[in-house]
Amino acid sequence: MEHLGRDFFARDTLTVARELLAQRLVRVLDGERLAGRIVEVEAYVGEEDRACHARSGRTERNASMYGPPGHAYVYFVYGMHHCLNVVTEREGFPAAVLVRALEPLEGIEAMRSRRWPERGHVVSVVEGRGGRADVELLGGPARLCQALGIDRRFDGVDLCAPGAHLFVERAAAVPDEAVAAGPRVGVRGDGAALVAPWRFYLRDSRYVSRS
DNA sequence: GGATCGATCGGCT
DNA sequence: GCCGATCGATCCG
Repeated sequence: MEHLGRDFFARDTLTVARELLAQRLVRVLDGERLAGRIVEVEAYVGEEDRACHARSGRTERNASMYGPPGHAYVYFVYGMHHCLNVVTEREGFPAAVLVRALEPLEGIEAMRSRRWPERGHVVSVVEGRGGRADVELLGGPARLCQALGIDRRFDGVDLCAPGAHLFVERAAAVPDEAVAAGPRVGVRGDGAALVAPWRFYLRDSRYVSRS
């Protein structure tokens, strides 16, 4: 399978976000492939975007967003969660796409045991039986990072490098009718960028983090 | 199903 | 000090 290369990411962030939908995010962990289909993303674009981490300029934390496209920007929030972004546009311009949800495809048992070390092996969608539903496995930016073993060590890592342990594989594109857009999750305020429909998701996927 | 709240800590106003 | 691109538990209806 073809890995998405630098040219894919070195474009307008909204375009990259839209086109990342349906592509396959792959993490190689302990020699095993963990993978999911990207079903939900959000674009964060430049210092003028008041929801973007670069809104107050460059800092040590957001430095990766100012770096070259095709690299990861991984940050730590709420004292316990990590979130994964893919850096876009040209070096020097801070922009990225947040990966918000995946449909589980490969390495599901390994991902389950990372998310639920106690009873992760119990596969059940029935409430009260100790099992967890697959929609909870990768449905959320922090959830998918936990399942894939992604933390700050991946901040700044090149997803386009040969032998990368985290990358995106090309899959068949989806038609525009399959894509929905709306305001970004957790973004509040009345600025133009704050209400912009920069969240993209597959309309019919049951794996998006919120319907 | 929806609202609310606690956890937990790094970053920056 | 304050708050966050979140999650999961709990309470209510």
